[in-house]
Amino acid sequence: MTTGSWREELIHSLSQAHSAEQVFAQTVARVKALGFEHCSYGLCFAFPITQPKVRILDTYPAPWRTRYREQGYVSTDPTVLHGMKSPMPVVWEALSAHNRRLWEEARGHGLVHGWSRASRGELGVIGVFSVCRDVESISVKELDEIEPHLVWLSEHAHLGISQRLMAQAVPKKALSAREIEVLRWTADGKTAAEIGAILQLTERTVNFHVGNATEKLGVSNKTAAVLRAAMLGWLS
Amino acid sequence: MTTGSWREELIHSLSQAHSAEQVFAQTVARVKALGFEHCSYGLCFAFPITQPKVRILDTYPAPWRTRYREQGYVSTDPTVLHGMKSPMPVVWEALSAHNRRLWEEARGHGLVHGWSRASRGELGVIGVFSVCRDVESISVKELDEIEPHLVWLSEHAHLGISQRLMAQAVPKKALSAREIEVLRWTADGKTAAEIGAILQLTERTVNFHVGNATEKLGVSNKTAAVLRAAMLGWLS
DNA sequence: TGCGCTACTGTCAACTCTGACAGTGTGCAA
DNA sequence: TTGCACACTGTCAGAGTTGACAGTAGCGCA
Repeated sequence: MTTGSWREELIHSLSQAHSAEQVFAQTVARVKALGFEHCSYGLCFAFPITQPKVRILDTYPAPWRTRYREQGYVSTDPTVLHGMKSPMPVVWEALSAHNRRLWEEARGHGLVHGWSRASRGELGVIGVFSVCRDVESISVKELDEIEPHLVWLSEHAHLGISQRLMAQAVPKKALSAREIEVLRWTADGKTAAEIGAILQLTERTVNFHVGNATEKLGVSNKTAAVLRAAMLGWLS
Repeated sequence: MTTGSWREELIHSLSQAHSAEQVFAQTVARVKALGFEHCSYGLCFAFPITQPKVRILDTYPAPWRTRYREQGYVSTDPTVLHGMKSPMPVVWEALSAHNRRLWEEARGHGLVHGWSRASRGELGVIGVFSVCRDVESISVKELDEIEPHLVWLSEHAHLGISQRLMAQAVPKKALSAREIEVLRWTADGKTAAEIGAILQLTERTVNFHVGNATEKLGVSNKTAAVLRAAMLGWLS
């Protein structure tokens, strides 16, 4: 690739990456070119709902990384909390009022001036992308220049990383067209008998399809099946 | 606002907008500054699942707009289909192989060289943002310069417009902490009896909370309630 | 042609949810 | 202190789901 286009080169190298770590490494290189020392990408995976899983990739100093994990900071980190609510970018300064202790500690590790943004994907996945540096705060003028690039980058990093990490969570078998149709009506709160009337099927047959879908999705009942299928984007 | 920052000015004017149309108008101004004649934003709203609603805002010539609606092009439009699958930007040329008839007709109305990108939000909302122009194709070099800006803009337009259009779809009453807790376990496929054991409640009480949540969410049963709550982001 | 996948239907028992009745107690805010 | 929202429990009938049995039929592919 010698197109001279940073975009095409980056897209190409991201698509070539075999692992999430490789995607992250490519991302880090670009982050440095944009003027930041550190970068992190935290992925919050919604299933199971009652026990969401978290995976973090970052370039932070090891002591901070350990501290962050051991203290369970992920559940009180203002950048994460903001990201759960909104996909809008934030400069860390704007969040400094929340959880001062965490900010002070981070500062002690050279994580001072930062910027974060969350992306949403399928399966209720949320990825929080952050960049930061020690000296020189992020000016409005600088944001004018680089924020669009950071947003672009965060989207690409998110897609590249989340797809690779989520691959295992996608059911092996796809749902049949009929199963999807039945689940769609089920998602709207229709009973098997009602769906039977709509689709000209026996109530029995509707339940049969729901049962098969439930099994394929690896869940224990209709409710979980509909949610899973919807989160996978299989009902739209 | 006389900060001289295009970003702050735009964010400010978007936040001041009272209606989705005003947000769109602000967006169009920025699109023109980035070198495009036309702009469109199509919002696909997932509820009810079996009858998704579509709302389109655009600057296209009226004849094309009418044609598009009457022919139901929204369900075959390659930019929309791409957007349903991926949040990655596309240049229209890359999609020219699909649905040639639509592209030819669009060309006849001056919609020739375009770029699209989809954003996802809560409630299964997908917003497809497109910009286009008549003459001068979009070069790789131009994309290097403006694509990040277009991505940034599409995200902001999406948030501003979708929030305003969706406001009515958000239930009036919030769920109580207990209701959310019960729904979360339900989402993982647990039965009322199991949840009772987990939360130290009677099966009866679990069903009571589910019933109240179902009513607040304006749906007809547990399955629809869980899906709705999850799509609203109320379970995470 | 046979295999596998999908769609479809049947019965039946056990389990689960829904919605109606009715009631207690707590805490907060006007 | 009155009222309201919330959490909680009870019974009961009827509606709905789940999972096991068992079976027919069509389609595409090797």
